[in-house]
Amino acid sequence: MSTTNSADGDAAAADSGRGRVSNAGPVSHAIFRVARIHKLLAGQLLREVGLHPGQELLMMRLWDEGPQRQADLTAVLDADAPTVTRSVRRLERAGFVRRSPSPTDGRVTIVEATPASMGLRQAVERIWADLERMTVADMDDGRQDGVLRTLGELERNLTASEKSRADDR
Amino acid sequence: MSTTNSADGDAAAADSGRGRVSNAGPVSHAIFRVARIHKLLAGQLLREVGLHPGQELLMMRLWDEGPQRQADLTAVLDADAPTVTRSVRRLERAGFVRRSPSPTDGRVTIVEATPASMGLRQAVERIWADLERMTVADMDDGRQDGVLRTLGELERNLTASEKSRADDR
DNA sequence: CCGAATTGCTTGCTCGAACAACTAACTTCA
DNA sequence: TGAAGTTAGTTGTTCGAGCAAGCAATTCGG
Repeated sequence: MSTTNSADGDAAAADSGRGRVSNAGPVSHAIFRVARIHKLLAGQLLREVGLHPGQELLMMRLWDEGPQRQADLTAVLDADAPTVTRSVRRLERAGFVRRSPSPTDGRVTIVEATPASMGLRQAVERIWADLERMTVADMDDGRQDGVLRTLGELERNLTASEKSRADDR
Repeated sequence: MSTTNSADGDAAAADSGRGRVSNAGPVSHAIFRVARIHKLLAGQLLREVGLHPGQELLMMRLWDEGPQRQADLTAVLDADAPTVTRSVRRLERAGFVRRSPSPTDGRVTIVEATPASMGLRQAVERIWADLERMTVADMDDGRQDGVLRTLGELERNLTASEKSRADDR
């Protein structure tokens, strides 16, 4: 909403001193940059507890929901199966996760957080809160809501396109 | 089946049909998801011309600005030096780019788009236009402006946090 | 002028992520 | 029951991206 005024000339509102590659796909480009720096920041914060960006989502899910099938993790994280396989293996190697075969279905592996990982939980939750605070900074609740709506709209647009492409195939 | 299957009818799928991991850091999470699908879509489109997401930015810069130092590419793409090194090497191997040492400064390599790459230019520009269209879908100009402003704000917030962290060090 | 930063680029390592292809373990159904 | 199909998980490969080192050319300061 706001001013619907596009005459601000300086369309590159995000002139945070970063370079711009022409002005091709302004929104796409902005998504690109926001995503990159967001992930970078998450990575910097998570590194302090020995996790890599992405792994924290998996751990949080395990902490919240308890032991579950790897396929559930794949679905809920909306990740590729191979990504989850390897991520879980690394977390296992790091001692944060334990895997066991399902007694009822020979195909599935059950993944669960180890007691050792519990010490991380508080730290990771603090990090996520910090990251969120840095992301929204001084936006008030209404603004945050608007941002969420905007991101949701982008996601819906992209999902629709991706889906129609997939159907083509 | 049945047995201890995780409650299948869970309400997790609530929102956009995608999984949600609790509601930790809603905005962060939304950024995460938008970024992922955006990159996925870009990758699907670019794959048709033999590029990987990220490489197109480099090529577009070369097409727009002509031969330039690798360090300039690094700065303008806001990428890591190693990333650019390897990306340029792959593009060189693919025949889209040529490298030559600077005659005036023994440290620098000049990168330029090859004539062969020119055939890609139209295709890549079409792809970016398509991607942008898919991203914004049916938003009117005012809305797009608002989205850009929002993303710019997020980027500024994140950049500020990242910067202050860097200063700490 | 010469030793000390700085700059430009590269290699080594790790990780998330995507696609492809494959195995093993269920399900379905004719 | 048994062949066909589906589901779960794995490995192989490629790529962007990050950090850490390291090397060589150039610039800076005493």
